Amino acid sequence: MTDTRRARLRDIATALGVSVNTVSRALGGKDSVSEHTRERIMAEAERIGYVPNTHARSLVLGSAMTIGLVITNPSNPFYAQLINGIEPHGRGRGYSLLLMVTDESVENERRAAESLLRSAVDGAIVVPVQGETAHWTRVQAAGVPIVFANRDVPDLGCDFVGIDNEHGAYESTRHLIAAGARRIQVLEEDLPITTIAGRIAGFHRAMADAGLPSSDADVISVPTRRHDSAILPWQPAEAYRLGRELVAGDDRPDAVVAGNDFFALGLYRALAERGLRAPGDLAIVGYGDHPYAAYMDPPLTTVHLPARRIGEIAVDLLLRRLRDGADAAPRKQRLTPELVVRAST
Amino acid sequence: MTDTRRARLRDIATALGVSVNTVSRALGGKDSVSEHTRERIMAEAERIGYVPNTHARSLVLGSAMTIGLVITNPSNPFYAQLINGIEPHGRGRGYSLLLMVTDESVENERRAAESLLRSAVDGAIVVPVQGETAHWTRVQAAGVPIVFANRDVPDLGCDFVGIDNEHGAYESTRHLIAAGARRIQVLEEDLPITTIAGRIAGFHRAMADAGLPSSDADVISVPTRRHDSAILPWQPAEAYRLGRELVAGDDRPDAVVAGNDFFALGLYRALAERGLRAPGDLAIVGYGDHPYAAYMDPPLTTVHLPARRIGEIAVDLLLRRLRDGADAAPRKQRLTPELVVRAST
DNA sequence: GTGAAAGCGCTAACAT
DNA sequence: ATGTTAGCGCTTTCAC
Repeated sequence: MTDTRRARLRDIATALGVSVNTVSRALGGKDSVSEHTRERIMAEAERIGYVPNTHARSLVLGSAMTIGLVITNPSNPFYAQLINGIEPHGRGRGYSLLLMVTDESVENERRAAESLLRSAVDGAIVVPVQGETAHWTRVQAAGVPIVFANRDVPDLGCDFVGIDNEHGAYESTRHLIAAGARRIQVLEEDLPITTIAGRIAGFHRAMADAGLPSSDADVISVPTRRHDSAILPWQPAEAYRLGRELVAGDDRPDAVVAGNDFFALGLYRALAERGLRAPGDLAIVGYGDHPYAAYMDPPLTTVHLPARRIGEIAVDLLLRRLRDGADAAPRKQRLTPELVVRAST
Repeated sequence: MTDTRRARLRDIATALGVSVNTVSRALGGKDSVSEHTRERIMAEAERIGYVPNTHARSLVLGSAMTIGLVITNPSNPFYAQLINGIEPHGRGRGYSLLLMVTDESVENERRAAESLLRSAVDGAIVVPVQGETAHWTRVQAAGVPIVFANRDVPDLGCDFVGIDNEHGAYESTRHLIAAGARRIQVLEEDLPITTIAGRIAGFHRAMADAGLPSSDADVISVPTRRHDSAILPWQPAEAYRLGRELVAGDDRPDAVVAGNDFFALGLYRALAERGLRAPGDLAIVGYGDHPYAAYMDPPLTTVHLPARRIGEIAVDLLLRRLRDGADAAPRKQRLTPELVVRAST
């Protein structure tokens, strides 16, 4: 295989005896080219399979038509769906996607931020690890707009699109209370992020509104053991372990609000092992509405998250920011998730 | 926020009264710079937050240190895991990742191929849609090496890494036969791809080896209704619909080999609705070993796929190809998947 | 050890 | 309608 050198404008120009500039204008659709020349150029470009070089273009134009996407873990179905929202939407508008995975590590995130700068992306959509954000300030200072997705970093004044998690957990809890639950516990990942904080707040508010007591002790932290293996998909395993204790104890709650559907799955198993079953022995609400949730036994009541839509909105926010400049006020958008009632409650 | 212009080599050079060239050499770690100058340059670079511009670099060096990843659907957990294998492995070697989603559409794939060329990636890892491949020939001809992942395009003489699906289905089927099954059916997506062809071949071979009859009629095609919505995650819905018929019919088979774990989930539901249950009424083997498989009720016997490892190998193959050039013989690697026996058989 | 000059592929400004 | 020139930010000769 002869490593044919990439075709350049110059190849077309010399072949046709015109200047590089004319070729550029013809291909760029500028009007100051005669029909005849344009046709010849188009034909030759087609013949030799010419494709413009983004890097050269980017250098001149100051835009690479690329957006960076920084996410924590593509194996989390929510983020996979987020990609599914972002990629086609961005592509439809002419943007390529540079993907970086942080795996909840600030160190990785710092590197990702620098990589964004190296690659001179037009802008970035970021699911921040949270905890340290100096590198994002630097990215912003370099004139690269950031849209935070799912998790916000309020101090930076960036655009944001995510879920109203407080509402989601509030509705879940209210639903459980309406179904007769009095003692409710919450299972959440052990991550210091705004999404979880929101859900916990929603839970407490719903309890308070119903005149029911609730305390920090009702919120159980599920270790996700990231140290085992960098970027495992979510596992029901830890929730199962915790669920066993929770189910075995003397003071089993009436219901559990799980931070995601995987945790709910672990609970199902813990229940089944003792011959128990949702919702009779323990009502369970999930979070995320994973494709399998409707097919669990019993089908899981859970909160549906418009992940795709969030991805699309993130792109829209970013492109709008690119048009409007950094001085326009940041837009914060929080979509309302919907409780899907099935048979586990 | 003042849209601070990006720092360039020149900014450092003028600030320090040296030439751009010297700065470049200092930062590039070349030795023809005095310790003193180097230190001053480093300090200033740090101070103004200098980050080199990949596009300029790529133009002169001929490499953007970027690899393209073309996949069909990140919501398929197998591909999500593939990303999890590729991204950190590539990043560790200094490569950025440009992601393109084709959603099983040849048209999208053609565009992705062109985009790869525009972006002048060093190479690409591709899960091909299969069916039309002229655009890949063009990419290859432009000197961009391709590694096919999971699905091969044998004619192109590219490197390949995937699964020995024939073996996976063979073992599944053999396992079912050993457990007493005589009439076995296969459920597969309605896609004309090599992975499915491999599994079907493995099934037939296992049946033949056991002296059992099997025909095309035993392979049921599950429509995935991609037209409904572009890039939905996999759904158990269709398999459930088909499963209902399969379970209701007079001649229910003894066992089913499902093409993926989602189909198995749909079957579970179809069974449960009639008060039936695996494995007693119908033995079921899944494919993929999704994180939830072990937590289904009963836990699903399924074939574990080393998706992460495939991603890492794909990167290795690509980098090796980048070193060795296009003339070295293509390497084809097929990993052996492992049957995980649980309670559904 | 350092600088000046050239050029990667492209587009924009300014001729003609 | 077309060509010439300049320059995007960087690295690589080649002088000194």
